[in-house]
Amino acid sequence: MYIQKFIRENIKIALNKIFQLETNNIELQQTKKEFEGDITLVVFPFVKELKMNPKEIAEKIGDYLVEINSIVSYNVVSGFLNLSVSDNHYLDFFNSLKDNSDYGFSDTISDEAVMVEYSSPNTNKPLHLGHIRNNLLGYSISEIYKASGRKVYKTQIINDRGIHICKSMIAWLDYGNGETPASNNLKGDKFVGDYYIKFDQVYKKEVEALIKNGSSEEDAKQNAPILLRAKEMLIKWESGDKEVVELWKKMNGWVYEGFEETYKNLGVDFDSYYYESDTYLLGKEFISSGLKSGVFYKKDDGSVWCDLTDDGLDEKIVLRADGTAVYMTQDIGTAIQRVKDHADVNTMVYTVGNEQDYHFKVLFLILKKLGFSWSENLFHLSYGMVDLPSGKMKSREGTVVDADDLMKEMTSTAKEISKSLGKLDGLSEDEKNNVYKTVGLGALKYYILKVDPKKRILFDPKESVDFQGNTASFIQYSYARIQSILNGINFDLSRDKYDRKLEVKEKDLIKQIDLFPSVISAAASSHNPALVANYVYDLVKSFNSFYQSLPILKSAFEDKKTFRVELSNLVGITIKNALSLLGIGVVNRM
RNA sequence: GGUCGCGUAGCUCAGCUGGAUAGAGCAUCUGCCUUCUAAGCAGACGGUCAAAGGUUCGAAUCCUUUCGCGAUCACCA
Repeated sequence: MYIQKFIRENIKIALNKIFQLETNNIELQQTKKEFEGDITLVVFPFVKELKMNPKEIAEKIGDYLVEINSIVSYNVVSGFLNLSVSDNHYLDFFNSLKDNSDYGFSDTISDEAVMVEYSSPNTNKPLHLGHIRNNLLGYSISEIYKASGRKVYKTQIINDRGIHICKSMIAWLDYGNGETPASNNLKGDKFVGDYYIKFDQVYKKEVEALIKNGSSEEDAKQNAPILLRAKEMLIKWESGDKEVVELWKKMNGWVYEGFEETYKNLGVDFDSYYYESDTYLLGKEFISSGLKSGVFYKKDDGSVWCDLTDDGLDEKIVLRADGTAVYMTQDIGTAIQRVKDHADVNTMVYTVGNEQDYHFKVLFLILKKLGFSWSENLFHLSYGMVDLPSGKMKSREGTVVDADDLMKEMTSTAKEISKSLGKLDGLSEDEKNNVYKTVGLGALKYYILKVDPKKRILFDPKESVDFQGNTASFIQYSYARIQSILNGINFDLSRDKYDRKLEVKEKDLIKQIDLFPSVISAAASSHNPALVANYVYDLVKSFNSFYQSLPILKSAFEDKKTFRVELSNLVGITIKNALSLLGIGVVNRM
């Protein structure tokens, strides 16, 4: 059993037996270095209730714990009870999991599944740095949920309808000359994105020309011929015009192929896809049933609204006067559709930028008003923007950092550094390339995931991403070193050599390992992968410090060698598993 | 203007449901490669936790106000 958990439960029993106190409010922390002990109980919270002085309470609990033999000794400093855990206890814990390569991952899986939505791109622009943050967060929180024992479905919503799609189609018809991504040797999303840009250029020229000929600016913007044609095309699309729909399918197909390639490179995947073009009709159905049940009301012009003023929010439109769907309509439909498709889903997580905080607040509230039981378990995994030193990313100004380019750049940076260090000599080209990619992408992923999602990130592409300090490559490097310890030493596995004193750094390591499962559940419940990232970094720091202080591995302390090698192995397992929750791989050599 | 989020070392960030003298990395400086990985280790320097009040045994953390930055307040998605 986990050490902290064990202590906590015994303290609970002690409180009950000695003071007849029932409480779950037991605060444990690592004992600070300045004091003697391993784990500290803060007794202040009990003082008020028991009306005794802290010291007395602490001593009684301490005496009890020593008696039952899990604690060797204790000391009390003001309201803090510092407990020294017995070596045997550490060793029991260590032995119970030292060979468990799934350490940290829950071995039971709950019946209640969680659906995580992420990515959700527009189909007219390639993925950029902002999507990378989104993808990494969504993927990572999915893995963390799995590790905490939940079944997970990864999904996305694809924004495949609307005027913006028609813009690239028009531009392709006018200027495409029948070219395809294949004929141009371009990724499909880039290819289509270029036509979206082309549209904008032509549109701007037309607007200028109209203004020269005497139109007002507003008129010109509304009536540029190419825009009128796009609008016309949208109407045709909505009425199911065969030719338009064919073209729409063809161009979207190109884009999806391009996206798929990017996802594959990034290492993220999906179990299902939802398309707005499929779900907005279901949304409309529920608008009309909600209208009957009084959740919504109709204004004179025919538009449908939801009054949320009693909940401190505004009135929100859910259907246009002309009866067409808005964003909210689609999202209502999509949510309902998802639960219909997956009976075991009772939790949904939406990975979407924080500029949509209000939207999701409203969405969740409306779903609650519509009476869906699962509406209680909806979470918006909201994250801050990724800013560049030059300011906001703006596609028009060309300040967008393209996802594919960035990944390539990271890989080649890793390659340069590796080459200059010369550590990969002797590996095949394939093996080397694998290392470059794992390290380069790892650096990118870790850099983004280690910060609290709700904070904005300032990303400087010029300085690129560091490979020193609190970075993935530092962690991966330590993992690789562990592998070389394991390969370099023939150790025997006999178990009878543990009867001795554990040293401080060994205990620190075991204590850190002990925390892993609770870090996972904390990360899952707070939807924050950064907890895992910072945890594994701390673990690695402890390990490096331990490792560095070991001439021992090679030395005459034969009885300690086995244990230390095994401990290194367990640290390696923990690092690998923690990194896998972040979508970051490891290599055996770097 | 209303609402929401953020503000911690020169820079980038940790700090779990309030707990002991607020922690890391980068940068700067000092040591450590004849010992299986120096992408490393050990140390020094660096703080009015934006500001002020409040709650209590105890506040970076909770409450109020102020300031700064950002987002959002569309029959766009």
